[in-house]
Amino acid sequence: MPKQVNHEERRQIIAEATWELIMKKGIEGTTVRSIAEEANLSLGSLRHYFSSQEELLSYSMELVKERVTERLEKKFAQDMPMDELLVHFFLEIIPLDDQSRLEMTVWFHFIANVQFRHKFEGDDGILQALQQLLPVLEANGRLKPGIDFQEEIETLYALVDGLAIHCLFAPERLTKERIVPIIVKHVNRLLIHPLNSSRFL
Amino acid sequence: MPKQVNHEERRQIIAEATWELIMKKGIEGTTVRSIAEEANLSLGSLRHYFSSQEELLSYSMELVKERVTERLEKKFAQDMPMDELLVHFFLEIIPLDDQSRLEMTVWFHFIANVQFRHKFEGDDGILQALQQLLPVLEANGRLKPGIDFQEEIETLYALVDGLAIHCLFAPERLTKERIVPIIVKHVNRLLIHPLNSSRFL
DNA sequence: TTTTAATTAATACAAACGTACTAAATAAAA
DNA sequence: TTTTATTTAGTACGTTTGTATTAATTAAAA
Repeated sequence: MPKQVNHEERRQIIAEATWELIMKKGIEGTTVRSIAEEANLSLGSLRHYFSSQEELLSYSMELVKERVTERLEKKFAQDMPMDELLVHFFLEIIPLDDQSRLEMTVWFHFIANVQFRHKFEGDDGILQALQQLLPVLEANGRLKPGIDFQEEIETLYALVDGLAIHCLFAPERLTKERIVPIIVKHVNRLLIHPLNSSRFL
Repeated sequence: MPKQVNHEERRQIIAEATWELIMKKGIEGTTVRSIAEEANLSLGSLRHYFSSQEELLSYSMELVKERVTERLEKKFAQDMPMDELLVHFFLEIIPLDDQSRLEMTVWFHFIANVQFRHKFEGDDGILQALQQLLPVLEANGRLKPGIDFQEEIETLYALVDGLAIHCLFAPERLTKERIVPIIVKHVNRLLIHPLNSSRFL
C-alpha cells in the first residue's frame, strides 16, 4: 500500500497557504504555482488534491466561510445573558485580531472576484442569527416595547458590517476602544437594562 | 497638421469602457485587449493614450473617485436646510440607481485589487464631510445637547457604508423604502426637530 | 525483502497576457 | 494638391498562465 496522507487535512493546509498568498499578493498573485510554492508542494502534487484552480479557490473560500461560522457559533454556545451575548456576537464579527483580519480580508477578495467565476449567493448567516436573537431577547423581557424588529435588525447589521469594513481598512482609527462604546450605545437603545461598555474592553 | 482628437475626452471614454468591463467580467477580465475591444479601439491605438495597463487602471480608478466626489459635492451645493441636506448626502452615498451602482461596484473591485499594485491610501472624503457638517448643524442650533461628535460621526459613517454595501449585494432586500426610514430615524436621534421619512422617498 | 498503488517531482504545451515595433491611414495646414 | 505630424492598425515577441503527461519516489502490505 502507498504512503498514506490525510487528504482532507492536506487540502486545508493548501487552502490556508492560499489565504496567506491572498493577503500578501492579492488574488492576482494566487497562481497555482505560487500556491504550490507557498505550501511547499510541487505543481503535480498540488494537482493531486485539486484538479483545477477553480476547485482550489472554491474550496479555499468555502473553508473561510466555515471557519468564520464556526467561530460565531462558538460565541453563541457561551453561557451568558442574551443582551451581553449580542454585543459579544457583534464584536466577533469585527476583525480586531490577526486571525479575523485574515479571514475578512480573504473573504473580501473572494466575493469581489469569485462572483464572476461562479454565481455568488449571498450568505447572510449574520442576518439569520439576528433574526433569531431579537425574538429571544424580547421573550426574556429585555427589550423596550414598540421596537420595529425588521428595521432594527437591518440597522444593527449595517452598523456592524460598516464598522467591520472600516476597521479592516483603517484599523489605526477604529480601535476596539472606539468600537465597543459605539456598539454598546446602539444596543442599549433597545434594552431595558443598559449594558456598560467597560465590560467588553 | 494631423487629425486632432481630444486626448482627455478619449481617455475618459476608455476609462468608462474599463468600468463596463469590470462590471461584466471583473478585474480579471479587464485585459488591455478586452478594454480596447470594448472601446472599439485597436491595441496600438489604446497604447497611445495609456502607455501601460497600470496607468490605465490607475486613471480609471481616479476617474471613479472624481465622479463620485463630483456627485457628492453637487449635493452639498444645493440650497436646503442642513439637517435635510445631511440625509440627502447619505442617500447619495448609497447605490440606489444604476450609475451609483456602477461606480460603487467598480470602486469595490479597485480597492480590492489595486492595493497590491500601488500603496492604497484611504480616501475618507465622507468622513471629512461629516466632520464639517456636524459643527455647522450645531452652530445652527439643530443638534440636541451632549452629543459625542467623534462617536456619532463614526457611527453614522459606519451605518451608511454598511447600508451601501448591503444595498450593493442585496438590492432586492435593501430597497430605498427600507433604507430611508433607517437613516432618518438615526439622524433624528441627533436633531431637535425630527425629520419625516416621507420627504425623502 | 519484495511488491504495489498512492504520492511526488519534473517537464511539456497551448493559450493568453503585457508590451514593443512598424507600416498605413488620417486630416489639418501650406 | 501636396505636405506633415498625429493617430491608427496590424503583427510579433517574450512571459506567465492553467493544464496535461510521464517518470521517480514513497511507505504500507505481502
